[in-house]
Amino acid sequence: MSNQELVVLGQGDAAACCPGLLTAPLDEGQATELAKVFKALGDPVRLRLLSMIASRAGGEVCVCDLTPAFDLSQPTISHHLKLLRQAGLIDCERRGTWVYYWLVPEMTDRLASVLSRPAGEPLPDRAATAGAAS
Amino acid sequence: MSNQELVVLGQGDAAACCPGLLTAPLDEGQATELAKVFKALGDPVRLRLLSMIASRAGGEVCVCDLTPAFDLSQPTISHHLKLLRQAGLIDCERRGTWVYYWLVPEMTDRLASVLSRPAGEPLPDRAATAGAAS
DNA sequence: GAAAGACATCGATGAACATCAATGCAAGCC
DNA sequence: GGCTTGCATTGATGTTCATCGATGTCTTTC
Repeated sequence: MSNQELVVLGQGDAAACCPGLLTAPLDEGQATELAKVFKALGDPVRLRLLSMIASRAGGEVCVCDLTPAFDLSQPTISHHLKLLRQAGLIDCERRGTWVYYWLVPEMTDRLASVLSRPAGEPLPDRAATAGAAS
Repeated sequence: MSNQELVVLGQGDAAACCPGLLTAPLDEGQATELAKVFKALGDPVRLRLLSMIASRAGGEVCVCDLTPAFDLSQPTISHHLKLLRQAGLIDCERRGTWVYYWLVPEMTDRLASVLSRPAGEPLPDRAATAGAAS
């Protein structure tokens, strides 16, 4: 049930392959893989689902707790959960009657690091002019 | 030319409003605003554009340097740049014949922090079972 | 094993999106 | 003024996506 995720995590060389969006131009392959994950985040329903799953105390959530929180049909929620899972952002397991989802923190960690810039960036003094451009 | 960006940055209370995706459930409004930015990142061409702009030494790039790097028409590149700008990820200015784009680091910083979890998270010991769920 | 509940998958549909050719607009040059 | 170059906008088109109802699969219970 959990074997159709993206390989973006890279299983070992994850940190080595992509030092970040902001330091060096992405090649086409990296961009394609990353875009799939960001696209999964590019929907308000999926963002809320991910947020509900990630912030859950026990670390996992039953689908039966997620579905009623939205004004959407059960198949639609199921569809969004599938996309999040295919993006490698969450994973799930069936236990008896219910299916439980949890966050894959390695993926969100990776995204966060990809969006981070190396601490003391020069930052070409744009702050003075950016806001004032009428 | 730079006054149609999203208001996600919040102009002061940015850090205060959204402690992160992963700590508390997003409300609908927050999710909608955030999703717009992530959606802008959900395309390989836009990711490469952003990466090329962000990693540029001088801090800004002429459109004339971006367009030839892709196998796409000039209007298409212009369209993608517009979406990135509307998401608040980049900004631009015309100087004479050319238009220059630069990164808005506050936005990528914000995304990175939204995806980060508070250092010492419990992390319900999933590592042992996640990979083995056939 | 029949019935019921929880989720996933399928097929259809309307909306959103990526792309392009054509055109518009601004700036520099003759 | 007219011409050229750099970039944005417009309108059209094929594709992808979000959503739903119907249906299938798995599990528990009787």
